Amino acid sequence: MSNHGAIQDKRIEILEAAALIFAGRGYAAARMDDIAEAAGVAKGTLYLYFQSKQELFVSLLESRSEEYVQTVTAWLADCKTVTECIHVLVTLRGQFFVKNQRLAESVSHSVPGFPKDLQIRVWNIRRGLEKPTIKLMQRILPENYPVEPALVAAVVNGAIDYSVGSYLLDDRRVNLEKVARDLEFVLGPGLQEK
Amino acid sequence: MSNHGAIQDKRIEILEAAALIFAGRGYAAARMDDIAEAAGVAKGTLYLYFQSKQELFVSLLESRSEEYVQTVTAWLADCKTVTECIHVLVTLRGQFFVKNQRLAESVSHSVPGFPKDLQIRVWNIRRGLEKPTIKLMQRILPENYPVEPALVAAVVNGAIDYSVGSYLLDDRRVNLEKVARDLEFVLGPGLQEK
Amino acid sequence: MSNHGAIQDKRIEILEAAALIFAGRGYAAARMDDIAEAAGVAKGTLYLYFQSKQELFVSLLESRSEEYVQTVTAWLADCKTVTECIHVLVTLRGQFFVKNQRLAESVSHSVPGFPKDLQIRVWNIRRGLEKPTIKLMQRILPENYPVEPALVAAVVNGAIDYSVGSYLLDDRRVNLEKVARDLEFVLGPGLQEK
Amino acid sequence: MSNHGAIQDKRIEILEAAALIFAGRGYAAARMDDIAEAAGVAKGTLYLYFQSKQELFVSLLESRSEEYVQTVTAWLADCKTVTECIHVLVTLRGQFFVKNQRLAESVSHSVPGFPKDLQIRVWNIRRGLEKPTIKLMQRILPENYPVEPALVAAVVNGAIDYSVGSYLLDDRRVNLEKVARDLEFVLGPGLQEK
DNA sequence: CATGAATGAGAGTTCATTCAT
DNA sequence: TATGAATGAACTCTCATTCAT
Repeated sequence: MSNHGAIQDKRIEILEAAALIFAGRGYAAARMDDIAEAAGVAKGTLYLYFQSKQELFVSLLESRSEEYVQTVTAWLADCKTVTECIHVLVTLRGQFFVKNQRLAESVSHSVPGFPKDLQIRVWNIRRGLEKPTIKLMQRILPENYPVEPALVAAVVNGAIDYSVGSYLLDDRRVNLEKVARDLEFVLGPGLQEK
Repeated sequence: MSNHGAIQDKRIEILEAAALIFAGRGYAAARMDDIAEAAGVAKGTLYLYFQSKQELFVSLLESRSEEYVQTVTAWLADCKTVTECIHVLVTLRGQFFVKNQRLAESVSHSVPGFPKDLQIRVWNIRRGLEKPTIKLMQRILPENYPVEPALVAAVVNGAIDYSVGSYLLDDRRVNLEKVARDLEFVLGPGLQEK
Repeated sequence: MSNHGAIQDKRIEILEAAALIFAGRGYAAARMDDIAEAAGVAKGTLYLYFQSKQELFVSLLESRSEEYVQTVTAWLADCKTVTECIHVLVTLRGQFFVKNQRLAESVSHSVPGFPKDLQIRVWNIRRGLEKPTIKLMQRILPENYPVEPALVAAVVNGAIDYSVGSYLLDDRRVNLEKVARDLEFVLGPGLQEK
Repeated sequence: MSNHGAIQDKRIEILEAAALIFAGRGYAAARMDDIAEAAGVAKGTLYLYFQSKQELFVSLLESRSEEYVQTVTAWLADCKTVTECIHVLVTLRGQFFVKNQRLAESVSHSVPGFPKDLQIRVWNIRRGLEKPTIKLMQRILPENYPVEPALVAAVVNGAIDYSVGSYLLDDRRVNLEKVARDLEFVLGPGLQEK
């Protein structure tokens, strides 16, 4: 029997610890020592599972976004009306944003200095986070809707993230139910079939 | 005659150089040596005008956002219809985003690890960037509009930034005219008086 | 088996190297690079054993003074007459002064600019170096001796250090035997029981 | 008429300011900016009067020790008995030590790294500070006194400095009268003619 | 697989000194 | 003489990475 499972377990433990540390202090201020301690392993062990601090960071982003994409894709498959869909999107993407706020921030701060291959992986992550929304727009918008689905998706995602962010900026607790209703009111009319 | 002007000039030269370097490599990867070289001054000179790298960074953010806020406030004062206003907002905020992409990403996020006083300055910058849009919404939305102006502003700003960002992410040239028309089409209906 | 011993060894090696460098150039002119090179370790290694240059310096003072205090305390316990005691004191304190001339000068003075906690440690070192002499004076001076033992100790220690220092100032080799005899002659009469 | 006097005045003002700063923070932590500000002149002006920070420091030591030497020489010329002489010495040298404690400390810390010519000047200062005491001992000790006057002087000076220092170490106010009486009691018997 | 002591390049910052005005 | 903005060498300290055990 292979110990593949055990290896995966430790990998995941490290990622969890890394999430904690990165979210707490941001990428630059996070030290590998701290991550190792939080994960309960020695510093050298980190390098058995990840090539570098940068690679660990990108891997974490990938793991979190994968999780999100899977969940949101599954939920969106079931929803019928535009209203319902916006509700699902706001709720799930909002949760993701709340949970990973600092990670998302760190991306823009730190990635510019990363090597090309990691930059591409980050690019794919960003793209991946947009995809479920784009697919949704392709499904619900009328054939002759004059705006590209990708741009509509950008509009909707931007609206969600900034709405949630406006709460977080003031350290107010986010009421996703209310945000969903508000966004339905603002965005709904522009997205409905005529 | 005082040399106040000359001092301001050099301060601005340094800020320009810093913008170049920070935008090119991100905050963490930017080295004070590089900024000094780009500004054509010695490293030590940077510290005559700014207390630290962090303070230089925040000062840069402040300078750029002030510029934006003044311009956009002036333009919005003159526009009448919702359509026109959205057009102005998209154009100016879009320009700002294109020009300061990397910096804007930094602004729209807190800067973990910075000392308290600088964090507050960043918080004020972020708040400041929202203000013109909020004021606009207070002006153009009907009395009984059921969503807070601040949240509508977040929606609109998010929509703009992400729309522009979706072009930049793919390294495509941004057509702000087109973005403006698209956003008017998507957001317009939800913002019109009933 | 623990590697406690090995760790202590390296700590001591670093202290020896630091003693060499500090004594050679004085605290301010001593560079951490030099100490590292003298100790045969990398610069970063110094910081595994000591928190800062200042802390390394104070630790060195502590280690040297501890050594001295233990030795002198043991020897003084056995001596009987005033003459004998002065002889022991001059010999041991003189040796200490010769060996640690530069350090001793530092010890006998506060270290302006150091953080509070390190200042306190230095203060304790200075106090510690006086203690054996004070205890001795308490033992050998008559009950009704009109001068405080602490001040008599200061007199004796000052006399010893300056006597030895007067040789070192001229780069003459110190003859501790002779210094002891001379000090017995000068100080003896004033310390004898009446 | 030459402006020699005015030049001397500014030189002295700078020395006074330097004394303040050096005494307050120690040599290494004292910055030329601070000295310039305290003296009420521009930084560059310091270099019109002194070649370097090191040279300024040594000049200050010289000026202070000259003052002391002149005063003590004058006073000692008049005193007759050993008791009286010790009293004068303790008072004047004690005052000097109290006033210049920090400067004296700084010497041992900083001078090791100074260039040769300044080291020699410091050496001369140290020697100069001993001279009045040595001359005194040559005068008052009997012809056949078996200890060199220079060493007796070292003993006496060490005793004075450490006695005063033992007060300062504890931040107690020094009572020079009492110290003088105590030292007369301890040192007197060994110095009297037989 | 796991460890953690050791490494050393590289960072931000300081400050004595200079020199054009 | 006097200035003070500018310099840049030199410093301490950090921390991602390695490798002998």
